[in-house]
Amino acid sequence: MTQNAPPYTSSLLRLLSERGYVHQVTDAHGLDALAAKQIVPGYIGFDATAPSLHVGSLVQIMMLRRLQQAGHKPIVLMGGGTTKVGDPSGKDESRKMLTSADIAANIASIRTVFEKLLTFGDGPTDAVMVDNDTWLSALGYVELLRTVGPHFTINRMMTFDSVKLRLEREQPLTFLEFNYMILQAYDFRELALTAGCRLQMGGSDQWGNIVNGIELTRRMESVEVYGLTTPLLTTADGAKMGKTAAGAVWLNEDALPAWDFWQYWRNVDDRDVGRFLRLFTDLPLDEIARLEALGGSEINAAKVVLANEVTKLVRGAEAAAAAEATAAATFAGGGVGADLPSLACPDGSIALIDALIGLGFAASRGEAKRLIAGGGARVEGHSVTDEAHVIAFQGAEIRVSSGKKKHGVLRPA
RNA sequence: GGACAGGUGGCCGAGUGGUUAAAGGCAGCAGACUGUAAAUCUGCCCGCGCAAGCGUACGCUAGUUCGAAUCUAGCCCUGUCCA
Repeated sequence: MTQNAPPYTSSLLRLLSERGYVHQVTDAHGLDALAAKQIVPGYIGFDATAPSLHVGSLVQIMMLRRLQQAGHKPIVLMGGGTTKVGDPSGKDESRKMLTSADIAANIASIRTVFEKLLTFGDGPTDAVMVDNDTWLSALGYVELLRTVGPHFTINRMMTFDSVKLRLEREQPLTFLEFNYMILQAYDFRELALTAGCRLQMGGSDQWGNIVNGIELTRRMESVEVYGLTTPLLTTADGAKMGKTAAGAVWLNEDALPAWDFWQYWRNVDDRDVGRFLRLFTDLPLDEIARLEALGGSEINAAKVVLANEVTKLVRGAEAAAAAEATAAATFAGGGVGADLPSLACPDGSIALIDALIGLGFAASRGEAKRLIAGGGARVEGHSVTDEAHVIAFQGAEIRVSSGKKKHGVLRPA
């Protein structure tokens, strides 16, 4: 639930708060006043560990979009430098060291998504993308200690939740992690100095880092800067956003086809529809209120709107339209849509098992058989329980499905 | 460097010589019910095989044994404490 909105005067804070982006602000009224009288350059940091960001980062990206919509300047900070060190917090994953080339390629790939959602350029409110590697790798350790070190007291660092939590739980906190917050703080100070940046935003887990940056900037440069965090975004059933059977919901087209991306939004929990519409689409609030109020099965219309709008923003209007058309044809009409995964079969017949594997519905023959045995495999919408079933076809496309939601097409080669 | 604890399937977590492809939970997939939702109930959930079965798997390596996730030794890694 969003808290009752304070009476903000700036369009920025009004926009952010009424759309549900605001969790905590360091100095809401100070920021409000600043945003009302000048262009506020604000930044959010992103990881460069993979060639694509996923849905979990979309709130942050959208927040930069809102910043720009409200007439301010978004700065996309890519963590090229911090990625080199390797973020130690995700300790479940074996941290493979990325080469500089990998990181550069990742950043280039991620940038394509930002270009859809933000307007880049040289103008006063145009977005820019920077890489903290630029300044971090130029920094010597001793120099870092001398510049930044005096402004951090261990006493204070110990009071941060991220640190406290680890200590209380007797979980290890490495020295590297302890330094990580210093590097993050340094980013803010650097951007404040070189780009006039006055605001850092991020997920609620970044609160401590953001506050550190604010503190450091004030101490070193005597500049007042602000921080704002979004609520931790989970789906209504409590899971972290962005996971599906196939893995993460990636924002880049080459990491996840538009059809699957669209389906992700089409299938969100009823309870999430309004919240997601506010966060992830540009629809006017009264329109969203109307959609959100739909009851029973009518809420499905709102989900289609959600899927269309988000896909349009992230993947383009064409992809959204194609996905919707495919959905209409596939689910309502019982036919096939152009966007479905397809498999070309050379000689006019194929074993059902192979078709399921070829379409990516089963990872192994055993899995395909289990699917068939469980009644989940369908040909032309009819459940087939014979494991040895062979599909023969002449000329026409044949629809093969796994369950009621995952559909694919067989095409004669 | 020393003492202790521990490393089990995507995750958590039982299992201390055969009955263990490994309890249970979570996640996932499918079926029923629905609205391409949620909740609930049911089935499935290492690979190959129509099947009998075969292969692979309990940190790594080498042993003991008819037989090891379970015992022994060495090594690697993680945690706690001491130096």
